[in-house]
Amino acid sequence: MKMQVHIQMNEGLFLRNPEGSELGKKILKYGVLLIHKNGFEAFTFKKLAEESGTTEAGIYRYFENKHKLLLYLTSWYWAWLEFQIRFHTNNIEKPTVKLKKVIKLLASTVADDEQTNYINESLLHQIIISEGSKAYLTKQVGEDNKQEFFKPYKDLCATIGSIISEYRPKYKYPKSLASTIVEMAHFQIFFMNNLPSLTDFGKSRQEEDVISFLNDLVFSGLKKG
Amino acid sequence: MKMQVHIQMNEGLFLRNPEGSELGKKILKYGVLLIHKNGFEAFTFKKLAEESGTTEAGIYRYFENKHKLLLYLTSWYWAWLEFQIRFHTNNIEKPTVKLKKVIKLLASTVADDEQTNYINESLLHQIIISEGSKAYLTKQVGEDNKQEFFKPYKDLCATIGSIISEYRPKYKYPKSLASTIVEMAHFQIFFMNNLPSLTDFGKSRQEEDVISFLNDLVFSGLKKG
DNA sequence: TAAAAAAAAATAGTATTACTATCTTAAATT
DNA sequence: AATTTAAGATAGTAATACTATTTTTTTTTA
Repeated sequence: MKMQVHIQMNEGLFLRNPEGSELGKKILKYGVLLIHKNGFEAFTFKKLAEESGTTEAGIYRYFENKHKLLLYLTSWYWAWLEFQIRFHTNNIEKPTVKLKKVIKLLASTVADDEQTNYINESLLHQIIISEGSKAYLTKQVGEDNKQEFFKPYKDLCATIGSIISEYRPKYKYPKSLASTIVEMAHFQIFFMNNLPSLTDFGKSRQEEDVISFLNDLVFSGLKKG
Repeated sequence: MKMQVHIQMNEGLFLRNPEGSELGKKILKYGVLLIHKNGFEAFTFKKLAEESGTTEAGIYRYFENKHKLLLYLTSWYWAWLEFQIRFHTNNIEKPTVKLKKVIKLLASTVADDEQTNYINESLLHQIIISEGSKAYLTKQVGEDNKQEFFKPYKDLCATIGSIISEYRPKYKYPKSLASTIVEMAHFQIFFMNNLPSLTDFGKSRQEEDVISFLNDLVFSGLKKG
């Protein structure tokens, strides 16, 4: 049995729902491929149009600009990851075990899960690592936030924050620790691969080391009191 | 007595040394002002030229492109901050006290120190918070790193990493913790001001809270073992 | 000091990007 | 079958990111 989990996207992110047509799905697919290949700065709608077999105007009917497409893809990823987390931590009692599972899911290479053939989750994970912060590090962050474009990201952090509070109710900074874990799961991987001297994983270059670091950070940091 | 601390910049960052002419200094000054005002994406050499009283080509004689200018400014900031840290932790014996001082310097609003009248350190600090990561979150990070453009940042993290090791020699992740502190000193401030639900400082919006969080993270995290 | 060389600055231009407006064709509705 | 409606292609524009060329200024040196 093949079950399809559908992610409900914020309608403000697109002009026309890309999931509703073949061209739309191609735009998502090649959007991921091209941003991954060229980086977000060098990514243009013209290149995307060529790959998707349409014209620039064809893309503009779906997305207002490339920033909206990035917001769409990052939102999609965070919502997808939150589902993964809920699924994999379901029926787990102990917050310790849950937290460890979350950290593992955050920092592990994603296996393309075949559920959505127009989005390659593995490439998208790598995009999140190197381009994800650019979704909010802008002058329009306030407006974008008003339109709830960061809701999936905030929801994910809230979920993780709750597990932290469950684990240690008196801890004063569950939300900040949650966002720290999420950001560092990505930044430490980026540093490990690109600026290794900023990490302690330069030789091995293993995700497991990043996971160990984050576990240590969380569980030593919360052990007392 | 007014002493001038000169920061030696990597020559690969510029085509012509901006500190060597009046126009060059204006470019740095208005570069900071405009990036702060409009954000890095909306910042163009044309606007910078108008403010600086020259033409686009005038700017191109100093910097190859705006990415190089961002690298210049971030490098300058990290080198400046490292000096501040060395100065303020000088003669402090205890690594605990040193670390706390470092965290405070990282997360505190910078007072424009008047030493360099062409660079507003306070605005530059804010630029680092919202644009700093864009200096390395690029496809060219490897090449830029080969040319040592991130040396000041890596040096700063190494300095902090050493203090951590001094404090707790057996700790396995001094470098990763150092880069985590540096990044989070900025990200938590950004989140506090723009996406407050990702932090526990939403109501107060005080840098002191970020400092407390980081102290807690470091000192509870390292207390045991 | 005048001519030559070098450096700095201004002018003009191009390719690409980001986006708009319009026109054509196809699909859906009445 | 006529009429909306929507989808898609074509053509165009303003701005951006550069480059190339020419002019002016400064410096060097004969």
